[in-house]
This record gives sequence, C-alpha cells and structure tokens, in this order.
Amino acid sequence: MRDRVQESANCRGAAHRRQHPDAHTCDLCEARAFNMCNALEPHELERLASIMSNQRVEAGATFIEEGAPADDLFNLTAGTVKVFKLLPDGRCQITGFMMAGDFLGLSRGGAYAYSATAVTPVTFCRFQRPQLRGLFNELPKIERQMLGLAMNELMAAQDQMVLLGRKTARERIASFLLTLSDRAVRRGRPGNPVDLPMTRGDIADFLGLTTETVSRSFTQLKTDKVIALKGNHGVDILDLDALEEIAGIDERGELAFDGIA
Amino acid sequence: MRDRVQESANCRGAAHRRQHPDAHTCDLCEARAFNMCNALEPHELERLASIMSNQRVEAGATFIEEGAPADDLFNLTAGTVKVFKLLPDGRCQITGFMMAGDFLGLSRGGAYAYSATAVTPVTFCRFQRPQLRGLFNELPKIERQMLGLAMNELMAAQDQMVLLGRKTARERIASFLLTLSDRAVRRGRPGNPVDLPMTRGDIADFLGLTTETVSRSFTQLKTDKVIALKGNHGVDILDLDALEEIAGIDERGELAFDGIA
DNA sequence: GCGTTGCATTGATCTAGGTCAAGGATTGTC
DNA sequence: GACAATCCTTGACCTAGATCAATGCAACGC
Repeated sequence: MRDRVQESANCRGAAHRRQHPDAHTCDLCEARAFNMCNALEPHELERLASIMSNQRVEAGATFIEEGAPADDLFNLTAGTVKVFKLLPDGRCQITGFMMAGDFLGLSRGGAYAYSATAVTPVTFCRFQRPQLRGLFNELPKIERQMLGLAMNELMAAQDQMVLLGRKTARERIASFLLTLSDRAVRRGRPGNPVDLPMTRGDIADFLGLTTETVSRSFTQLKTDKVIALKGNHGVDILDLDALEEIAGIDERGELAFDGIA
Repeated sequence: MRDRVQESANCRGAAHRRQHPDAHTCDLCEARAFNMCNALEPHELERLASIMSNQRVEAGATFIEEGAPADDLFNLTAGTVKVFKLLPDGRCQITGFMMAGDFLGLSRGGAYAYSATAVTPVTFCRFQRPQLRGLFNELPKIERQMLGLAMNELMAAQDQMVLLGRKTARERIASFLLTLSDRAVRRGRPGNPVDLPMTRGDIADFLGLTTETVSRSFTQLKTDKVIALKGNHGVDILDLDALEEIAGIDERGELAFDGIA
C-alpha cells in the first residue's frame, strides 16, 4: 500500500496516448461530462490536452503519497481510487473514493495532503502544477469549474462528517450504499446493483468501523431483506425506501452545485 | 437554535455601516488579511463593498438554516459561528466553527447545505448571490481567492474525518485545542491561552462525542498536567509537546494553500 | 446581593462496536 | 483445475465511550 509508483514501470498500456495527447483523446473521454473539461470549447480542450499526459496504473498502486512533493495534479478518467490519511501508529482513514471526473492532488505547503491508491486499474490525466497554473490565467473557465468541483467535494465531506460523528454502523452502511448508487447514476451507470470495487477493509476505513462490523452490518441488512449480496463486490438494493429511511435520507438529492450559488 | 434571524430585528448596531458601505468599511476590517478581499486593490474593494451589507447578529442567532433558499453568501469579519447539520431524529453534527475571514453559505440545489448559529456576537459582510456572481466575471481574482479558501476548508474537512473516524476522545480533544490555537495565531492572536467561546456540548457535537466525555477528557488532560482550565472558556496549554504527541501531530504545520498548488 | 438557570463535572452503569480467534469463500496463478 | 493468498464471515468476549442521574458552579436578570 505504500510503494511509490514508477512511471516507467506502471504506466504501460497508455503510453502511445501519452506521447500524442490531442483533442481526440478528450473526445473519447468518458469523464468529460462531469469534470473540469466540461465547459471547454474544442480548441481550449486541445490547449489543455497539450500540457497533460494520459496515464494508467494497476490496482494496488499508490501514485500519490502524503507528504511527498506535490508536483502534479490528476484528473481521473476511469477506475476507482481510495484517498487516505494515516496516523503515526498506522490507523487509516479513507477520506474518499474517487471516480471518473474527480480531482486529485491537493497540497499543503508544497506537499500532498493525502495518499492515493488505485482500487481498480485506473486511468487519469496528469498535469504539472506550474503549467496548469499558467493555463488558469489563459482559461479562467477552468478555475471556475474547479471551484464548483471543490464546493461539491466540500459538501460531500460535510455529509461524511455527519456520518462519522453521529451515525450508527447500520446507518453508515446504508448511507454508503446510497451514495455509491447515486454516483454511479450520475455517471450514467445503473444505480441498482451497486458496484463495490473496494474491500470490506477499505469500506471500514472509510466509514470509521472495522472489517468485522462492516461485514456484520451487511449481513444484518441482508437478513432484514433490505439488500442482497452478489458476491463480495456487488449489492442488490431490494428495498430502497427502507435503505433511505435507515440512512437518514439527506445524502440523496442532487449534489448539484449552482455556480458559486 | 432554530429561529430564523429577522434582518430588521437583529441587525441593529451596524445599520449605519450597512447603509453607507464604502472602502473605509473594508479599511477597518480585521478579517481583511485572510479572506477573499485579500488580493483586491482599493478600487476593486470599493466595487465589492458596493454590493455588500455589513451586519451583526447576537450570540445564539441562527442566521442560516439548512434547506432554506440560499439567497446570500456571508463572509465573517468577527466572532465565532457554529456550522451544523441535523439528522431527522435531532442528532447534531457541527461540521465546523467559523471565524473571521471564513465563508458561509454553501448551497446545493438552491438551498443552504447546512445551518449556522452565532456562538458569540458576530459581524459579517453579506452578499446577494446574483450580484456576487456578476462580480466574479469582473474580478476573477475573487474567484481564485475563493478557490484557495475552498481548498483549505477541504483539507481541514479531511483532517476532521481522520479525527472522527479514527481518533480516541483524548486525541480528539488534543487535536481540537491545537487547531483552535493555530487558528488564533493565524489571526494574530495569542495561541496559548486557548479561547473556547463554545460550550462543552458544542465541542461534543463537533468531535462526535458527548458532553460528559468531553468534560472527562478535559479533566484527564488537566490531571496529567498537559493543560489547565481557566474557567469554562479558556485553556492553558502547559505541555505543548505532550499535547501534539497526543493529537498525533499532523494538524499543525501551515494550512497554507499554494494557489492551486 | 440573591435566586434562577443553564453549564460543567463526576459517578454508576450499560452497550455498540472493537478485538481476538477460527473457519469459509473468492480470486488469481501456474 | 488445484493451490495459495486474500478476503469475508461468524462467534465469544471486552472496552471506550454513551447513557442515566445527581451535584456543583458561575453568569445574568431583577
């Protein structure tokens, strides 16, 4: 979980795209509709593509390490990434699972503010900070778009604080499933058989629980006929109303950020 | 805690400033150095002041209510505000204590994403969203500044998730004291006798604990000679190293956001 | 100056979820 | 397609912090 990704070693497979980044790359991008490129015109997109590289990392690769020099910014185009922080004694808190369209690379004092590990194979656009900063002046639209993304993430973080501070294990699991379902829908995928690419341990580290409690809560919801488990990485929502009731509603409803308002 | 503030009823005292907002108002602003006005030239500041109103609310006043139409944005200039969310059954999670320079008024789907109540008497600049949005086009600097503020808040939120998800009661209290101390220093106030304007109940709702546990943790730290209590609203840090050790370090260190990098 | 009234502290007890320990089920590899 | 390596589930037990219940204290109005 802690080995740094070597570009040369881990980014095969996307190499040809990396060497010829062009507008075409962006045309095919599945994340296009909900990331910072959203508002850009074709020629602006080309400008953006000219300063980025397309990369791919395998599941398990840690490509951002908390405290390391924050040279780059990442925009996910496919796959799932866990973003986490460690306490000195090794306790882990996952602060978010990132998916297509999400941004990565927050820095504080020039160092990454968190670590990031691929949960599935992942592809992303990689930007060098100075170049991206230059582009901000050229295309202020991007900055506005990023502000929107940041605000959305901030609201998601606040929901997560409510979850971590005040919800029971059962409520946390219910909220988690609904959130994942919503995110899938927003990305044009089915919201019902919920896809759980991460392990029970990851879910535990995200929800402030232990693997055992996560497992027990799943079986409890299964016993109550609210969900059905499809292997380790899928969940069927059998009774959506019940699940929402358990979760305490609130997380549903559009996560749409309205400009700055 | 839930009564809506009536402008006419609660904003006396600042009325004359509200009717004549001008650059002078901003000249005297104590929050100037660390809020969104930071980067503005005098004439730009004047432009900003022309679309805002200065207001004051008393301790206990709830001036933002979750779910209400998010018409305005607020920029605190003095005092402390608690930002919180409620679960359907009344459980409360405070997602942050806001101070001079902080922004308030995040919205989702046109409605405020949280409630905000003044912990002490509070003053703020109030903006109507459409007007502020217009100004963004005119002064993109503001947008950049806001992006920085949002990123900083996001990092603080991530630290808080680690606290809520993985820290013990004792560690939470230690972290909380250090964070408050740092924020005071960043605002040019003494960092050592830490000022706690909020109640034990508020602290509990922020740290995901109960009043009793907060109280017990304070007395425990007092017994260990790490802190001394100065009444209910002040704490002397006697052994900073010990406190940092208990907190798990990490939150200290500049919260400085580096542009977008 | 003196009740009143919300805080804060402290104690006794309870419990949700953690910890420890054993199997079972998947998944990937050769 | 069998083995290894994870990952998941379940059970027995334990503990940090919640809950319930007094009691102490200090700020404020009159």
